[in-house]
Amino acid sequence: MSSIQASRGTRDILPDEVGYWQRVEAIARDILTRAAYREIRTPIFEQTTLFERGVGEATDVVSKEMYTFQDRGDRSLTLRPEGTAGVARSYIDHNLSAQGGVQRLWYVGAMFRYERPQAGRQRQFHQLGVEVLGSADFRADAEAIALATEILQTLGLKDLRLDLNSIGDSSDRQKYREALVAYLTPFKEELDADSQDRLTRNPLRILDSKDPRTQTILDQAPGILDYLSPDSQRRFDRVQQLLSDLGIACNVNSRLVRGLDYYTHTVFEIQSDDLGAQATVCAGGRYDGLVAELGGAETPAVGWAMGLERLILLLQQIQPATPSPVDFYIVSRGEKAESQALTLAQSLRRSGFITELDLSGSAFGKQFKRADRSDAVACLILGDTEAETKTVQLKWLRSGEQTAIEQTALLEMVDKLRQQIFRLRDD
RNA sequence: GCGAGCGUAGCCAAGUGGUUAAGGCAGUGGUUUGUGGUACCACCAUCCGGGGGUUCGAGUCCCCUCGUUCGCCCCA
Repeated sequence: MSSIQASRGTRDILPDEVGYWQRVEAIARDILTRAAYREIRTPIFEQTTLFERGVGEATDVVSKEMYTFQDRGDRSLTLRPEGTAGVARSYIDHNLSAQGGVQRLWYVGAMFRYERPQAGRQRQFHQLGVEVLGSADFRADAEAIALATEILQTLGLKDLRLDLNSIGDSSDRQKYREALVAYLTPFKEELDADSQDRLTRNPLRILDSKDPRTQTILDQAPGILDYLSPDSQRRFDRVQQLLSDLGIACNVNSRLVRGLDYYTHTVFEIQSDDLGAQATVCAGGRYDGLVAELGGAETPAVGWAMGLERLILLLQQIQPATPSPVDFYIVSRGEKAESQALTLAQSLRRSGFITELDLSGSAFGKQFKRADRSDAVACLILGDTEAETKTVQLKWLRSGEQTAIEQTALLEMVDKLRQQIFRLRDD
């Protein structure tokens, strides 16, 4: 095709689909606002080193999926592959900890990863996330998870699984890593190729290998939960208890490890069976080391991110797209009438009515046809006769009932019209 | 980055080497230039994602390329 198309892995969100996005954002905003979380908007690109240090140089995201470029000032910049590092950077940059207490933040926006596109996986995609900075309280973990499930539930999503695990603190993990490597090394030849490679690079990630043989070997492997310090263990127990108190079902999955380096203690993942290979809708956990790693003060933190494309894929399976409603469709003909129609439209819009003005200038018959297709509740008709007398024909499109009314009178009965429209739209 | 499938109009889709590329929905115009939803009529792909090749002849076969889907990897 010679015409220009959207780039690989990017997608237009067209008007017919945008209702899903608005709904997700509205519900999330509402729930998070009531939990006293505040929105933060950080730049789409950051210095490359932020992600190298924050996300981890050895991770796949950083080592092979970043959109990195040199700007004209020869700086190395990167389109953000995730949201947490930028928020943490901003927190340090603006010394938000100086405002005291806990910072509860949320964000929504586009993220970029150079990956092979697939259903539920794009190169530009959108995440909605929360970050709670400055609290080590295990209630912060539970609250964050509860907000995620609340959003998903309010959207009407069911059949989601919450997996929970603790990967302890760095010393727990260090001990566990040694034990795991010690166990797996004798089996090295039997592991899948990727896992063999990870044995030296990132042994914990072998745990979520999908290779059946590797999984069989892992059946007898030591579990991370046996290596948690008493403190870490207590934290994990408390988080589980709090979730259970909130009525949130979860299953402990000791093989759950996350792909980004900054996680500590609590990690979790919410998955759906209705998404194919990209099953994770929401994931996150605690990241007590990140802020210090980026040069800030020691700051405990917890957060998560949701993949909005995946969320909307699920929504589309359970509910039809919502058509955009129209209250009044205005048809007009003749110079005077046409200008009065515009004035009338403006007034009705100020009164809160969704008002579509036919701009085609075509015959009344055509305009009515479009009025009908717009699915408007009522039609307002202005021709030469109405223009002369400052009246308008009000036609209820469902019943066909039509009355003449003065334009000023119409604008004075907005409350009555609102009720009438509300009633008719419900049918 | 690897493996496999697919790609015909805005959407769905027939077409399995041979004259002008079915059909449906949507759209546009008309019957009906002051009254819609029904009905009827007409129009709506010089072209089959793009490029090259085989052939007397290609949407149909081959190669390359782009996009997409599914899986691996990875992740939201």
